[in-house]
Amino acid sequence: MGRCESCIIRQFNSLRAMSKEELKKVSDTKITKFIKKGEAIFEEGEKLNGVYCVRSGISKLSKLSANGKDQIVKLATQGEVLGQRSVIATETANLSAVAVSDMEVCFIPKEQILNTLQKNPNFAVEVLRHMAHDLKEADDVIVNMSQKTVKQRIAEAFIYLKNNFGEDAEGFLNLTLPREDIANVVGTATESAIRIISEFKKKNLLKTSGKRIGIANEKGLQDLAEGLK
Amino acid sequence: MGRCESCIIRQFNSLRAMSKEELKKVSDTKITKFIKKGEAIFEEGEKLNGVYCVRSGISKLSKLSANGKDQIVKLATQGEVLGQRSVIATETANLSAVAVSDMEVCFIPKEQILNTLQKNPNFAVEVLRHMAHDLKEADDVIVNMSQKTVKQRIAEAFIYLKNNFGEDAEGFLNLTLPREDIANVVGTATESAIRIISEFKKKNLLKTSGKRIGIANEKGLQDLAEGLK
DNA sequence: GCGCGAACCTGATAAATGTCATAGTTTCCG
DNA sequence: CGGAAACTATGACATTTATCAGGTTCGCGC
Repeated sequence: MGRCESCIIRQFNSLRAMSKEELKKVSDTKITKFIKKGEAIFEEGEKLNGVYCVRSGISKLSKLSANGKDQIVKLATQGEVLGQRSVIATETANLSAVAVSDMEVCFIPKEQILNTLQKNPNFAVEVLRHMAHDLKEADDVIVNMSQKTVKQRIAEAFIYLKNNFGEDAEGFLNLTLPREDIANVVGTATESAIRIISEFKKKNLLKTSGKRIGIANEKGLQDLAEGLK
Repeated sequence: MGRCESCIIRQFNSLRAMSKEELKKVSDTKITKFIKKGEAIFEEGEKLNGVYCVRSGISKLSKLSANGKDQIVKLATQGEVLGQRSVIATETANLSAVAVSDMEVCFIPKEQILNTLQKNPNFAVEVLRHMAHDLKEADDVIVNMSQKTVKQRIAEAFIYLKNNFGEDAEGFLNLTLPREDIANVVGTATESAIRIISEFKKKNLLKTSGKRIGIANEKGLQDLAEGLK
């Protein structure tokens, strides 16, 4: 079994969800693509002919707002599937997927997905379960966005980055996003993000070394994110 | 298969295709519950034993934030299903469901739902499709919340209320939410919502009569919501 | 190393929004 | 009817955040 299949399986968390035959088919039709940092996998409004499994690297999923700013809705990493929502709902892509690091993805045609959904209830239920989880996360983001201050959201973002992408031996985040991207994750102006990050450095909540950013005081950040001050 | 299940299935198949008579027939079930305005159907954190179909009335789905404010994530009306996300993901409820008008709902045990999902691929795919759509809407809300001003979001909210719940012969909204609920939909302070609604009245974008609110200039509101000023 | 563009940083200021206080209005119920 | 409770309204002020306008530093190709 290739990595592409394990990607699907990991995502949907069920070895039994797809039959051997189905997996074979996926394996036969897969196409591997390399995407350079900064390049798009697909753009908002595009019609998708399939989904993309992330084999390596990280992608930002974002949407352009009327005022010309990108809002980053999600960061996807190894093992996640991009475009499934649009394929399932048979709608054009609602978000753009752009690589924030060099990536390797594999493509699975939508016919394959839709076909398996129809024929394999276990697979459908696993996908459904996964989407239900995504929906909960989205609801949580809505609450955070509307009820927390920018400072709280930035603190939260760094904790998210640590938990999801990890840190190196020296305690710096594996994924260092430019300030502009951080601003777009929390939905604020780049200057505001920079100002708050500087403030966090002064308060020894964060540390930097060149471009790298690390968490210096996780509990402090956590308390701040939760409004305990 | 009982009437309740077909209610669910039809709901996902084609909301628009359902006539009022169909809806009534479909939600005509033995396990009916009446909920008075202000009462909760379920609360955040509660373990759900099934889902609730809305037979009549309107419910707000909201989540309490750390600072003690409710964020209303969605308003659900006749024909919609509450609690499906939690039941499918087998998690406790992420949101509270509270009636904003007197309601009648029918209850369907989770075993029936999970069972049907396993046995009926079409049902699973339809539920999946519906959830994919909800997820898109949630992403859109995230972008709106973080990129639009309070004024824009309030303008948008009134257009949403008109489109989803309609207006009476005199042009007043069928669903008149208290200012506090409106504030909680757009994620702002009640006073701010009141101030902006007053401003809209002065600009003849909205009209009021007693407690009722109506849209006086839809295009004006729409332009404002989209930032065209 | 040099230069140049991109990223980062900072200050001044304006605009948006929240908070607190207080008063007017409507609704509801006995 | 009358009065309490809930809702609506508005002013004054504090705080947060955006915007504009300049700087500085960093990384990288030459």
